[in-house]
Amino acid sequence: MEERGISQAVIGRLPRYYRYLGDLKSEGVERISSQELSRIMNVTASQIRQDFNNFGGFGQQGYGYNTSYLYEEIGKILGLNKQHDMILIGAGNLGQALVNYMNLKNRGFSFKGAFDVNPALFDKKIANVPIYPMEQMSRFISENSIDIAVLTVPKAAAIEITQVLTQTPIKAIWNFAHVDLKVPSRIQVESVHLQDSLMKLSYNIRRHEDEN
Amino acid sequence: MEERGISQAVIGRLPRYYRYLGDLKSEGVERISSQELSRIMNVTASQIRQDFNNFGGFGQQGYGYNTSYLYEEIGKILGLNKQHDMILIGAGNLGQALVNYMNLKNRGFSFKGAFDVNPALFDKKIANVPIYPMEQMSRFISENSIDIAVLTVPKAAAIEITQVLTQTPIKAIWNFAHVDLKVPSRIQVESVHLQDSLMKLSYNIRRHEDEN
DNA sequence: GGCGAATCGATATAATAATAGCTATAGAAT
DNA sequence: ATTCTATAGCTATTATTATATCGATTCGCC
Repeated sequence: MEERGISQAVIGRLPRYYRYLGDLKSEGVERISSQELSRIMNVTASQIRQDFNNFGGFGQQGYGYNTSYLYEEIGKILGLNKQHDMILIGAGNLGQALVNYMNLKNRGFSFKGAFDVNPALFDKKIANVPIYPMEQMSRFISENSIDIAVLTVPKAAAIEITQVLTQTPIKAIWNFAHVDLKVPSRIQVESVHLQDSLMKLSYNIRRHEDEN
Repeated sequence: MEERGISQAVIGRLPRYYRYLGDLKSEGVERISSQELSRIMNVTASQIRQDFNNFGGFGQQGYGYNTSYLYEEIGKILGLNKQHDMILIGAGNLGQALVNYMNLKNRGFSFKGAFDVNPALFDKKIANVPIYPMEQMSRFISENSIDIAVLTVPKAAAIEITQVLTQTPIKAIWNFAHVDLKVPSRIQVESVHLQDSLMKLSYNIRRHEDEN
């Protein structure tokens, strides 16, 4: 499995493939051709074959792809066969929603603790996840081998906390703050900029209206 | 302002420019060159100039860009000078978080109502936004000139509700369900696939670990 | 077992996007 | 007023990404 120089464009499509293959699998579909998949997903068959080929051939000429096998292999590429322990930083509305959402749905990803500055929260739990004072965060990460920090705090706090996180063995930050984080290259960052997303939608609304 | 054939790659960068320009503006920076902005944002100056040029020239040779003016113009391109009335569909954890979040931060986007199938919610409010039975959704959209429907329901419900939405004068769907929606081209869709985002993060963690 | 249809993987081509380079212009300095 | 520097806008080039084509291989059928 050779993985040098695979573009983020390809990576960005893998979860979608994974989702469709999961659906096909649960529908009992055992094999699928790039052409058939292209029809379902509304992309070109060429792109599908080339995307998969980036990671080595998962199919067979004349046959297609085995749905289960392909599903599992993409899962491995995405690191979904490994357990990811997470903490929530910022136990506000959005943070609480994420804990509820993830601990329900995703077996591989699980929240081990939440952290906040508000003392009123310290005795409470979110979906069985305890809330601790922010000061205990660094030690908790080290002692519990936390991989991913989920940042749902305001912009200014996000920048400060990221500074602290870079001193810990955290591997990645899933960032919901409306800011670009600066981190050393050993820490992976994936940002969900909700406002940016909504602005794109707003653009497309205006654009469509102006066309007519 | 000529806007045919502008790629989504460019559109996707506009909110980020907007964010940085807003920051510069509040720092009191009155003018900015593409070179200086490129340094701050960590992109090439060429790309910045070409991105802005897609919408007509906003700068002046020898001077640069006027921060406020550029900020306003990008805001207009993104349709942020217009009011957007929204409804929430699915008043669960994530939905409630979004209502709280948006009604706090974004003046131009405001929730006018929420809809759910759970009767226990019908008397309650989320940040002053009333919750109604799902059956009243279509009529509410028409009567209140709602532009955007924010979908925070499970996958199966999302598909069904989208069918209903296509019969209404809704302009756009901000979709948080883990599914690709099929809509007529007059309806804009922007999806926030949280699971996909987390999978990309997971990929990059594994990738980084395997490199060493 | 052999033949034809199906289909991948690989390569070639085309399309798109990003970057670099050039020219004209504005402002500052003197 | 003149010259110099900075800088946008535009054009050319390069790099990246997506698509089409083709040869090799497998399966299903007779």
